[in-house]
Amino acid sequence: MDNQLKRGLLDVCVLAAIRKEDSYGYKIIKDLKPYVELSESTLYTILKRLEAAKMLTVRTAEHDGRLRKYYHITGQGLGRIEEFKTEWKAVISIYQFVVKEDGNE
Amino acid sequence: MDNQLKRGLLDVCVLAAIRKEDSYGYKIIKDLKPYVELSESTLYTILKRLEAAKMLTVRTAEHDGRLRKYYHITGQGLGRIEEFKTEWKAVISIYQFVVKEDGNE
DNA sequence: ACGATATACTTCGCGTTATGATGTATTGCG
DNA sequence: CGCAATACATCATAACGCGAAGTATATCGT
Repeated sequence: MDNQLKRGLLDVCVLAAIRKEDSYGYKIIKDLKPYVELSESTLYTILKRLEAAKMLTVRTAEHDGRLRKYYHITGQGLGRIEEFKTEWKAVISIYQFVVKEDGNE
Repeated sequence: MDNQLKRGLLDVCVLAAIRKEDSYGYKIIKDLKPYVELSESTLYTILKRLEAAKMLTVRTAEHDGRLRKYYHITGQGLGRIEEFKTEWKAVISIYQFVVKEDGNE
């Protein structure tokens, strides 16, 4: 998938991945894999960004003697998803502009 | 509209804007305005990029004593639009992942 | 006649972002 | 014991959108 198309989708994908229940880095990557691939460096960058924006909170917990950082979505995070749904209407209208009248759809 | 969401959309929007007939900078911005706003600096950057990628060709012509650069889409440019349509299927599946099961759609 | 606005294109620098490379550390399997 | 998987972190890089500023001409109102 095109590199650029991902942008604007990734943040909201990560939020969606932790929406139902708290999750952690490695699991998020695996859960998102069917939809979108992202590297570890990309994910941890996104998580930091979302944390700074208060869209999620972090909690460190031990699991099998290993530390895990569990991420929990906040109200603002949920709000971001709602906002995304609104923006999506504009995206659809752009899509329709691009595919219309091209003579071979 | 979110800055990041535009990426991956803008290139293909510009190609779509010159698809039916050759166009020039100012007109492209006006034609795209109902769908997506972009500044002149953004557009001319994109046009240069698309030209370098051979997705369009440029021709300078005089109009009312002023110079205009007319952009013409190439086969590769049209191919990019087709590619975009394919990528769109992945985008839709991402969108559905994001909006599903959020308890308040 | 003159200033404002629209047309038209260009360049520079900045901030945001995705990613590969690299590193650290533990668990579990063959 | 070695190797893959789990788990998180940092750094440098390149791409990209955009505001700001500049240049130049046409048009329109007063």
